[in-house]
Amino acid sequence: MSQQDFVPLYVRIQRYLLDEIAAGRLSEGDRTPSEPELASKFATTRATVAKAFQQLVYEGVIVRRAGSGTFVARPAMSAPIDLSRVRSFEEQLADRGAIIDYEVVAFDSHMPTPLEIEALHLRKAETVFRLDRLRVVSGERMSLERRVIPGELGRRMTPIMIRTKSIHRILDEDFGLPVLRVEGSIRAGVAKGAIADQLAVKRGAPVLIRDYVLLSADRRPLVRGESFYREDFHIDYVVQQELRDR
Amino acid sequence: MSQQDFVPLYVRIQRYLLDEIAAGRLSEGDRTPSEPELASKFATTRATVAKAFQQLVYEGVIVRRAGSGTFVARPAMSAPIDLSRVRSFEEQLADRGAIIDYEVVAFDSHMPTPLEIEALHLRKAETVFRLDRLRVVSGERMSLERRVIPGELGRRMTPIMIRTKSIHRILDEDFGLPVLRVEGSIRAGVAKGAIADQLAVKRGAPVLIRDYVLLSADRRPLVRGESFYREDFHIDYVVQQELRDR
DNA sequence: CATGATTTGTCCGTATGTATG
DNA sequence: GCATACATACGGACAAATCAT
Repeated sequence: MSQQDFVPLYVRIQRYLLDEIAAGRLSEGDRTPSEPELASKFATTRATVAKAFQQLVYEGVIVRRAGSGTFVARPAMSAPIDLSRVRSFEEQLADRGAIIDYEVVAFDSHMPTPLEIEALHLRKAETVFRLDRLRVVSGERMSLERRVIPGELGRRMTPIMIRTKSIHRILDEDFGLPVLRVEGSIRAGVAKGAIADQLAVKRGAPVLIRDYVLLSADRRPLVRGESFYREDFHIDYVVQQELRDR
Repeated sequence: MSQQDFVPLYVRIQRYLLDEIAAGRLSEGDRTPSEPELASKFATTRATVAKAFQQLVYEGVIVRRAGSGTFVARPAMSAPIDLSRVRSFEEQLADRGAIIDYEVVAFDSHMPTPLEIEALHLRKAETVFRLDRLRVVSGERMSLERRVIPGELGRRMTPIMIRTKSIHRILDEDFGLPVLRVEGSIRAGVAKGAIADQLAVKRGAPVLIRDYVLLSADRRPLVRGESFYREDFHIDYVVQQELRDR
């Protein structure tokens, strides 16, 4: 409380724009007010408006074209894999103002398959939990995630946790087990049966499938997951060579 | 190519800093010159230096602390495998003993689309080359790659190069332009028309689609690509968090 | 096709506030 | 307290890209 809750003007301008988008008054492809218009509206200068815009460009919210204007970018149907940090894509989307809901499809326990024993380094007799959730971003079904969780951890998950938080956050905040490493694999496949139904796509529609294991600091596998993404979803990534040494 | 060699001052400042880091004169944790110092060095104002810094902050190259200074951030990612290093898929496969051949489907020039101008930062009148190749791994058609190459580079590519080498290797070995950064996006789609034929899969079969831009050391876009992979192909990745201080 | 209005891109110079050591 | 460094903001200027007329 020692600090005043001062909000920089350029942040207030960003919030104004994000609100306009969230409220639907600005949609994909629409032109935003110009720099002079916003400068006048907020009683400031173009430089400040430009700064507000610049960050939103970096976050992929808007695109700008000289001589033309500033436009709302396509909706955030993407999950950046920022290889410099292990963050769940929920966090990354939340940074951009998206609203994420979960719809729990199944949460129960069973005996692990040999594949699951291998992936999670389980003892044979240890039961595991299965958690199937639909991830809904800003009202749209985006993906179906299937998780296999060791009994030890699964027993401690409450209904509230699994309805509201990403697995990353549950592991970190509730269990004190931050995810330090993700090993995964991405491939294409077709939606069939239950998966097609739950994603609300036609059977035979293409889906992006991501298999992964979340690992803790000591390289212990924490959770195995399989996520199915609709065709209109994409995963963004950046790979960069180290500049140092050499 | 003479008229428009203008490089914004803030970009030149960024390149200066990136060079200092690449050359090892600045390492992880080192303090960079301050805003006034750089402003003086480049005969500009603090505002311009601040803008140069701001983008590097967003890209994770530096961190800034008010009252303290600007510091070189920890190396972005330490992922030991796969995507964390900038290698082409060819190299990764070759490591495992696979034999890679290319079958050139098309190599011609055309005027760039607006999308290509945007992605490659082209001038409008500059023609670009299109290179379509099938990647054949151990006798099996694995993927179709479509590349868009600025005329300047495309004109220097010989038939032998494009029949035998990955784009990464051509850029590095033949043009002295190593790829230091890849920005891409992965999604699922269906094979249709020419793509299905060339991949030798049924129309409607799922394919993995990867869009990307290869960038050089100074962040200039070199090549834009779109690759289509058959259903049985998968992309492995590892993301790992650095353990360091905080 | 030319031209002017609009819009963003870049840059200058100045000023004040806040955090750090 | 003090100097240094970054954070935010003001106001003005010209250039380049775009688009409607």
